[in-house]
Amino acid sequence: MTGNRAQQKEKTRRTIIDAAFHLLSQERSYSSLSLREVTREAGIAPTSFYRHFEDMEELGLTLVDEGGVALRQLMRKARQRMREEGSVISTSVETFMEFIHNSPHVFRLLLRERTGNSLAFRKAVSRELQYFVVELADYIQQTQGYPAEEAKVQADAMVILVFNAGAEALDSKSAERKLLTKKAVIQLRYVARGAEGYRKIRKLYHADN
Amino acid sequence: MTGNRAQQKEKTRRTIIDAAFHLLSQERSYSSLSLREVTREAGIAPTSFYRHFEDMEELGLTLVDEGGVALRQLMRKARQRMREEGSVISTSVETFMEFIHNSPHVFRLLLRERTGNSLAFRKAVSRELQYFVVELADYIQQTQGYPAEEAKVQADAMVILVFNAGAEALDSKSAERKLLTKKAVIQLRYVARGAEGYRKIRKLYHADN
DNA sequence: TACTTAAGAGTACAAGTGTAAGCTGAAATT
DNA sequence: AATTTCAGCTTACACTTGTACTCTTAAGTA
Repeated sequence: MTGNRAQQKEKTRRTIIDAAFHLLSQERSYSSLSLREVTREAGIAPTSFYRHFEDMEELGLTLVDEGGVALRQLMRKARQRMREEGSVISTSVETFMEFIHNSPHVFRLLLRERTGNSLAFRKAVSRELQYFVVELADYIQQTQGYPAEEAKVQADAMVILVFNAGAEALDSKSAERKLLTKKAVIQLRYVARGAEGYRKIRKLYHADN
Repeated sequence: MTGNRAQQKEKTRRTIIDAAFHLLSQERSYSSLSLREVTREAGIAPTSFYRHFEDMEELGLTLVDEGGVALRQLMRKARQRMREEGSVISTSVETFMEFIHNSPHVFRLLLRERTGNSLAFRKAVSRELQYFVVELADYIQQTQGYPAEEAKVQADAMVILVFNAGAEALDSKSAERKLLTKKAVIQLRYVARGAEGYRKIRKLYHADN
């Protein structure tokens, strides 16, 4: 049967990816994984790894990509909820916190590699975060009518604050997570309201446009 | 001569610490350093390492401590400048950015280990950052008269934003660094003004206190 | 001066690493 | 049916790693 072989190969590839994800934990970052460990976990011979990836870096970037996809799916979900429930900030933060709770490996990967050794990794994660920033900036620009530049700065601050709250929430229990969520919501409101304040001032000075 | 031996030992200890700092770079995080690498760089035998530190973790925590000291010195400098120049936010951010520019290893160490593998490291860095948060919260509380809780949330947001701006600035050229400084300053102003907005609302509702 | 202490070096070893080279057998192609 | 392709395996090698053990030698002590 044609394609049977390719199918099997794809399956093994998935096994490797899943094995790598599975090995990530509180005390194991991706950069601390060895090729042999991953293949051991995947149940294949060390040298077979090379049939699927050039090296560990390539596998790692694949993981980051997959993490990014998961994150963007999440964003879609948040948008949907926003339409249903109204409150933009709190639904966004809550959705994000749920994600971290449900897929800690994925978030941890992005979190660690964002400031990790490899430039390629840092760039990849930074790119994923930029998706958020741009999308949020668009939203702010359209619904609140901010100029693009201002909306971007505002969105950037918000994404950083949520991401950091997520990082803190990673290793904490449900009660503490709720507190962190609350804190993040307040912080985002500060940013939103602060930006608004500056917009009003500007309007006062340039009342003609 | 009494104390000569201890003196020599201290000197070697310093050599080890300096060697470790020296090995940190864009592509080498502390957790990726081996004991042998450090001793090689320090010019001592691998096994001599144990005369000074229990293991690599102990050395690492020492580095984090030293980084913290440097950071607190910086804070003192910022306070001094604030008195001279007035503008709290922009002087703070600028001082911080100068620090990152002048001691990138130290900042990189804190940045990476903040989200690293070792819980001990994460806690140590988090503690260093809390010094900033608490001190800044005190300042806000005293000069602007916010309640402690609110000042803390505000300070927390500000420290996160500055720290993240620093992270971005680490690998960037002077021109880009200026832009990042500007962005961070705006973001902090958003937070400050946003917090103020909420305080006014609260006062409106609880006009009796 | 004789004795003790301890920093630092040297040797050695088991355990892990990445990856080159070559083999096997089933799937795909001719 | 004969041939080619290629995913996965085995073996092998040259390294690096942390650290236990032992020795040396100069400083400190009695």
